[in-house]
Amino acid sequence: MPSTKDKIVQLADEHIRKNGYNAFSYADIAKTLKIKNAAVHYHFPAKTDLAEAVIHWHIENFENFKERLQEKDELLQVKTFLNFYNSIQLSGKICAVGAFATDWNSMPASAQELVRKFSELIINWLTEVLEAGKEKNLLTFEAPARTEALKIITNMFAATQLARITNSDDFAEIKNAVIEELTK
Amino acid sequence: MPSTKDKIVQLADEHIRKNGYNAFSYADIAKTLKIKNAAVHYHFPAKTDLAEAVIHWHIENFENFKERLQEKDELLQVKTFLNFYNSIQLSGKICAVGAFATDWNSMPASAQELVRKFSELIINWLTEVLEAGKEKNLLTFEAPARTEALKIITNMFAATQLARITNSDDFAEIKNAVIEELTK
DNA sequence: TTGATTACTTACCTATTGATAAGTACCTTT
DNA sequence: AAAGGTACTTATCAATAGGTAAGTAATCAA
Repeated sequence: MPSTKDKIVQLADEHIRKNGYNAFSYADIAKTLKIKNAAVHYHFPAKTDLAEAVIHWHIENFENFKERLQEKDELLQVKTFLNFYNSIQLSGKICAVGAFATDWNSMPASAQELVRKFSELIINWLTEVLEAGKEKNLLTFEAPARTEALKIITNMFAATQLARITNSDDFAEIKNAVIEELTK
Repeated sequence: MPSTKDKIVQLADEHIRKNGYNAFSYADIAKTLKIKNAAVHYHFPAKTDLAEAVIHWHIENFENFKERLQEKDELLQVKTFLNFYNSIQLSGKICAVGAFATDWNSMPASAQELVRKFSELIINWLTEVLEAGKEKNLLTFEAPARTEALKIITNMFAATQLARITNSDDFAEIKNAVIEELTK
């Protein structure tokens, strides 16, 4: 079973992606875990330390995600990537990058650097997948691969946010259109 | 010159789109305007009243935007729309919808309803412009007009957020790709 | 000229925020 | 058995949050 420290990171991540970085407090986490406020500070002295741990967790998670998909063909890789965002949307969360982007100016440089690293990780991965997929004639697109990656990523980022608001099947609509365009 | 009330709304909008809804306080606004905290409460009793005023302002603004563009051809309308987001990005802000989406769960239903109305306003407008543009052979795209509108809007929403992080010319890249795709 | 209305200020309040210092109970290691 | 580390709790704090009640100065309408 997970350590208290891990549970704190998990809970913080959920809070950040459901309510935003500035909308959650140590008290929220302490209450849920039935520990005291100071216990959370024991593991993460400052709130930004907790934020950094959350981003670290996302980076590790994405590295695993990459590795797991390594052997699959590029179309499946992209589809899995899109499905990942689909599950984010279904759980009422938004993408971590989007959550931190909104609260960007209340984050210290060290945390910003990590978010930047995480974003580049995603962008670079998708760029490479698209490039390889095009070479094998599995995927079609006309813009440079990085630009195409940016388009798809921004589609997913904002779609999870928009889905919260419009409350319709806009997300699925966007997702399907992305796949259709890449395979036409 | 603008009334204190208008100035408060303007400042709140800037704060919300630069730092997020939960990251600004009445004290911030009072300090900048050199009035007292209670004076802000006089105009907007609760923080959500201020949030609602901000969204109202955006709705009115967009209605004016629509009207001003009414006579222009559809390609120019879309280009102006994209340039609008370009200026948002340049000023270090993000789209209002994105800002409120992140803090969605800390907003009362009345404010959520307004954000929803604002979002639909944008989506419906762009859908109609795309449809008309296609009919006149000014614009090309394959998905249904609303889906294409959603794709472009999510591109713009998230691009302003991503631009904050990657700090590169990703925004311009995305914007140009959108136009190129619509005109090829 | 009085009375109301508008746009504030002064003065306060309670709750919560992120944070710290000091203590405690329980393992380990030596 | 002693010493040290780990994972907490207890107790406390200053700062800030959003918010209110009561007062005031200026304008305006009857």
